[in-house]
Amino acid sequence: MTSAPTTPDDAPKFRYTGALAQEIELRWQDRWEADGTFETPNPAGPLADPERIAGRPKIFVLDMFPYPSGTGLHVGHPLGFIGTDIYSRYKRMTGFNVMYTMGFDAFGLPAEQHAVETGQHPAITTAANVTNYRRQLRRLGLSHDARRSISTTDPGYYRWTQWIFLQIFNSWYDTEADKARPISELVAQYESGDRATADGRAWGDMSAAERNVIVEGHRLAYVSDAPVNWCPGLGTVVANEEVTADGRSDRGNFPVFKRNMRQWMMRITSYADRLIADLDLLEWTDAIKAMQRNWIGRSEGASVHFASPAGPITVFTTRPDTLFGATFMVLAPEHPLVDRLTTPERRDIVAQYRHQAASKKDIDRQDDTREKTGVATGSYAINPLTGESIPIWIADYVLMGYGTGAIMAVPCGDQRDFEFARLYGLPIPAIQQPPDRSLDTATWDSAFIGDAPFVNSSNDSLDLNDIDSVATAKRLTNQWLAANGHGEAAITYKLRDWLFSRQRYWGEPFPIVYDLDGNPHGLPDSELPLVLPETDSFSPRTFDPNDEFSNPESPLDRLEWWTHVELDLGDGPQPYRRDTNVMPQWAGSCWYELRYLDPTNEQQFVDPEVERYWMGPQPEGHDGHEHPGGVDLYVGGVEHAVLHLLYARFWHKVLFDLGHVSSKEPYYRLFNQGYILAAAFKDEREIYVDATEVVERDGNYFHGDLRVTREWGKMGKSLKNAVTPDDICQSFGADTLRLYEMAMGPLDASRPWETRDVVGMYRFLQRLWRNVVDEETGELALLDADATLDTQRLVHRTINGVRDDMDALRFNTAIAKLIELNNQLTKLGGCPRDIAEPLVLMIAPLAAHVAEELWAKLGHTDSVAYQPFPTADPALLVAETIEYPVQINGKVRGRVTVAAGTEPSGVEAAALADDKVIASLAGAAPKKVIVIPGRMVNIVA
RNA sequence: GCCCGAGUGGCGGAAUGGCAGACGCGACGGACUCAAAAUCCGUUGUCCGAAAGGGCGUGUGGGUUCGAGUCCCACCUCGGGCACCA
Repeated sequence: MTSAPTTPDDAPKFRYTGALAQEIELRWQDRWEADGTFETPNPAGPLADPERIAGRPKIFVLDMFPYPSGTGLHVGHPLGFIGTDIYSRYKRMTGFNVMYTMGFDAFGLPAEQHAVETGQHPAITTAANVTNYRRQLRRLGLSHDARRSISTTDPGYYRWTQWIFLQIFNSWYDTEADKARPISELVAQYESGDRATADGRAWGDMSAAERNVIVEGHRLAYVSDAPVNWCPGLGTVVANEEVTADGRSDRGNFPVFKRNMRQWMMRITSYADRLIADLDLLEWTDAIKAMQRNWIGRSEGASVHFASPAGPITVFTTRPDTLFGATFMVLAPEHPLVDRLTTPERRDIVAQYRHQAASKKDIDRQDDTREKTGVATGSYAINPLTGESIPIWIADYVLMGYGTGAIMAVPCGDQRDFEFARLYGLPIPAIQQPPDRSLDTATWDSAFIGDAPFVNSSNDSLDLNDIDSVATAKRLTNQWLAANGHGEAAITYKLRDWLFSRQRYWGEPFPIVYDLDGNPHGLPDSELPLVLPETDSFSPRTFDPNDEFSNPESPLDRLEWWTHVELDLGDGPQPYRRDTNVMPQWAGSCWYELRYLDPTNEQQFVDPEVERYWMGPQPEGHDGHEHPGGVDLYVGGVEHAVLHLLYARFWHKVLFDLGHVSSKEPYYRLFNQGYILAAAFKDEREIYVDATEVVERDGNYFHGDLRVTREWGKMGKSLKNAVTPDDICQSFGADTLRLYEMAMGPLDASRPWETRDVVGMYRFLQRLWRNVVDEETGELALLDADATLDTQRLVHRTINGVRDDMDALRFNTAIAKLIELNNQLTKLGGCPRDIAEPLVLMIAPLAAHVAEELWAKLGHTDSVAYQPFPTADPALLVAETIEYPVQINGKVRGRVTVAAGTEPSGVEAAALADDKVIASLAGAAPKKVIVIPGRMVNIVA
């Protein structure tokens, strides 16, 4: 199915076939490598070449780097890579110094799993996979600077991942300065008394242990008890996605328990507001920005304290203005105060409900239409505004993980509370007078949410009645709450701190040791990199799958020789124990773009001068917007819209606050490429069959004699529909593959792969080749004349259009314009000699190899890579005559051709004089004639 | 449910509010060939018509406009994200 059209034995010797394309491509790839064609100069350091930088603007083009899997690339993977390559090549030809390379995100679970299964060390399989990926990417002709390629698993790389971790560990967030600062400055503030301690005691009066608690409590990377999914059967903590609906592990089907565990956390929540606010600086799509805002989930409201028999219960509400209507309170079943609030006679029913809620939680989560359930605790709280006793219930629609795990229920103003009150016969007093509704809520069929005058909303010191603005009522209520000690304005986020440790082997070891008292200490720089120790047992220790209270033991725990060390951290040699967790796979991808800039620097993670040059704020950004610095174009899949892009922004902001980088944001302009989908076929047993063996007959699909059904999905092994770039390169050449992937549609749209269609781009290159080269001799064969004015005009219109398309990443329409030009040349019987160079230069970013070959045939010895991209002559962009379509009442009825520059009155006269127009008007007098200069004429009859 | 996107020929897709369907695939016809493949030339939205020509056409219904695939309102369908978020 992937084979090229067969080439007959008697075909011209120099026809552009798959075989010739391959020969050309491999030759030029070797040449580029030998000449270092795509090596990008830095302003300083070992890769410096000031001469090649002078006078050239810079641009940093970045792909989301891949995880090098064992199965290699399929044609869906390089869609974005081809796009960035074309853009990079175009930018080089328009005078830019282009940063463009590729690294590998090579730590992670699949390599570890593979190692567990095969016994082969993940370092070995990873190295083999990286080698294979590099080979496949090179075969596509990507113009990477290979010297800058890194793998997150190189000790020379993760040394700096560990260093950045220590920067974060040694920092705290100063909420007044609104930035991270070194923890030593916090200690200095406490020591000098500039900063008061929580209990007002002098720093010097505290014990070392007490001071430690305060310092550890401020670090941006800290150890804490965090709720995790503990899977004793696997011996690891698993992510939410890896837990099935019935609370078992995806892998192995073992029970998973929610419990607290000591874990490394990152205080990303300190940056929540800046992560939202700085989205405004970025050229990202609104969709991605919305996803990030959504994920951070900021809500403004108030904390309100309700007195209860178990002490104050704090709730978070976005509608403090409705507090007069709070007639009951609901706690999450897991809320820690539930035991103390439950009265003896309610004990059994509450226990039963809590048990129920705990066991079926995850399945029912999916079901938002389900009826509300809940039980009363038997206790009452006091509504601080009304002084009334209100019952305290528990219900599973209140979540422990959001806000405070408790809500005040305002049934007239919240739909869930409304339904709950209806169900359990709780009172629903109206506190607003909605338009078109009576105050008798028995007549309501839903809660009322919106602006409307408040009623029944006053006490001795607060009167909201007749206020018709929610915002005003909120403000007044918040003031009252604060003044009376019942609460304060508050902001809540959905974003949680980032759980940063994994009980696994194939990751970056933490550069942390613990002293005998269990206090963590960062390793000094001289101890970095802390190399991942060699071992041949990669699996974490597993436990009885049902032993909920077992404790994780990572593979590193077993390496006694490694975990116990003696170090001098300033007070003489002392025994320490190493941290045995590793970092999550996200860590390495949080800063890789910075290492590309200065990949071999052993003194710093990046030379500040080099960093400023590539990442610093720019005078002008995309489309004339402000450019706050960062990568100029970042291309990758939308699947990283939240986690990677949020974590990387967070790390970058810490580095910015500490003065290590010059840009506030790592990725200025983000472009999400679409996916390549592919047909997958299932037989009657619902089992996928090899897509390459399926044939279509009369709109039905058959695998052998069996009828199969078609569906569309991401390309991959599991759907048995993967097509490899190696096959396509072999059959048609990489240039055809590049063109096909780009011509399929806009880069940001997903589209189905059709091997059948690839031949279209192959034919295009074949015709292009034939227009310039004699297929029999392989010699240059241009028309023996210069282009006519008409052809010149077409060429210059094409130049103009292709430039616009390239700038806007519209490679599909750029290709269409080039095909159109080439088709015109085919009609002429070949390429006029003065058109050949612009033609080859325009095709060069797209079909890089064939362009190099043709460029050489045109007599040039230099690579086409740095030749100036053609510039359109404005004089040739305007035509001598213009054909105007003439519409009558919006329908085209005729055409007139007039000289360019004819005044509208002249165009109108010509239109009204046209035979067809006269016939169509049939004597009717035009009421109005609209002439759009250069466009068209519309006659209103 | 909420938040983003998108609906155009047989298929992938083009179209600063100004000639809908560029370009490619497929299909059909022709050239070359003993024949086929490859290659080349031509036709190809749909309906009526021998043709000239005409009617209808961008998910549905309304609106703005001289003019709407494009802008506005309502709805339908599909894709993505979040979801009992207080």
